[in-house]
Amino acid sequence: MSGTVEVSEETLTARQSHVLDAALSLLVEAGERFTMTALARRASCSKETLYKWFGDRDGLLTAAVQYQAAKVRVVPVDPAQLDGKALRAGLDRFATDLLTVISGETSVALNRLAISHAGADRQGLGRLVLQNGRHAIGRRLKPVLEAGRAAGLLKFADAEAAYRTFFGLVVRDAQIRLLLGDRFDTAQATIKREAAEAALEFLVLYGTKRNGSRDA
Amino acid sequence: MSGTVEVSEETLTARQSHVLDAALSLLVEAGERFTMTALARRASCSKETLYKWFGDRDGLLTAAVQYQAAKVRVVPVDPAQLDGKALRAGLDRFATDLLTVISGETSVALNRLAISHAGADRQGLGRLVLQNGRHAIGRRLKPVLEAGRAAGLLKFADAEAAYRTFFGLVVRDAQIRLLLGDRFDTAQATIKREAAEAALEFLVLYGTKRNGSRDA
DNA sequence: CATATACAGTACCGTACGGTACGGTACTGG
DNA sequence: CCAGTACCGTACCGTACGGTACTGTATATG
Repeated sequence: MSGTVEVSEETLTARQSHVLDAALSLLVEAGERFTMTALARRASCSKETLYKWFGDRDGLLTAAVQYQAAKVRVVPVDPAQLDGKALRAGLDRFATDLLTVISGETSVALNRLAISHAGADRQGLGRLVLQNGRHAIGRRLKPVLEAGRAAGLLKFADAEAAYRTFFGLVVRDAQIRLLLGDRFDTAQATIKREAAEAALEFLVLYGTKRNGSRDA
Repeated sequence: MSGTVEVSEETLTARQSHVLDAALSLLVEAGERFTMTALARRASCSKETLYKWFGDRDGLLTAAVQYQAAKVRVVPVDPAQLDGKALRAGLDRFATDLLTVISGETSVALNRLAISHAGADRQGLGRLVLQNGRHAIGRRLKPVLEAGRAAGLLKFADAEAAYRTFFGLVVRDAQIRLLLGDRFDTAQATIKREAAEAALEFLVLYGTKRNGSRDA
């Protein structure tokens, strides 16, 4: 292997970041018709440079996914002293973040790309997307869930299973519909409302007596 | 337009059905690398015949999706007199069917295909898949939900919203993980167990006092 | 100034694939 | 026996795209 750029923090020059930004925007616009020539034209660079930096098409796409993942670092919720109100607010925040990311056009484009690749036996991108999407959120949410359990606010056996249910309650059919091209309301206000509903439902299922799960 | 076969019931000859079966199996195996030449070879027919019957590549893929959809007709649940036990059994059945279909390799391949198309502005396949997957199940489930409400077993304002929650509880992250190439346990026993859990959770959220929502 | 590096721009190559054309074969109806 | 139809198999065409090579230019370094 040669010339494959590592996308960990500041190993990218400004020029390379610009190229990856162009790649992401082109991916959003052109989707499946993303082409190396089109990217070179959009980013005003030569194809030869692209191949020198990223090795091949897959290397470039992988770098673009990692680059995007590095951009959506979110502030974590501190699992320190947790009362019912803070737990509910935290779940609310996680649900909102999850829905917001999922309904972003960049996320949709990248998931489509990774899914196409998974259909051709090259599931490296799929793993990457899963790792930086669903699993990344799970890694941040589970400590919160466990803190909630330690504080006697939540009741569950397996944090992973609890997270899967949380994911289902929040995302429902939104992601698959977006991926399939269905257009529906993704305004921030709607997301806020649905996220709050999902958090409440999660508390009904997994909360103990003394949490804020009184319905409105 | 010319030569575009209608895939409604018995308008297909045995030969054409055989071709579509070959198309589905090839789609499952080759995924993105599905090719008209490969299909012609596998189905032992000429490309010219494929184009005469189905118009073009998209027409053939559309016919394949419709053909598959026509194959998975499932027996409906009668919304007639419904007690708590029957409702729970019905939800159980729907959840099991949904998970079983979603985790089938044909469904995965077809969803991947439709998602790829949606990324290229051709969302006809996406609509079709949505219509025959998620929406078809919704159309069959909603009467059951409404019958449950009429019998005082369920409580909800909007059947569509209730269905979305049901969908989320049942599917959770399973579909997106499968689409992205993640391998995990999809044995029928596991599906049965998770479907039962989901049905129970749905009853906790939407059931009234006098249903079978006592947890084990 | 000489040399090297980095890159844009572009021409080019090989190949894969959608779609078409055509020759050959089997079967059907008159 | 002949005409028509339906079809297979395969050769073929045009094009799009991944990847490479080459040329020209700007900047840096000694």
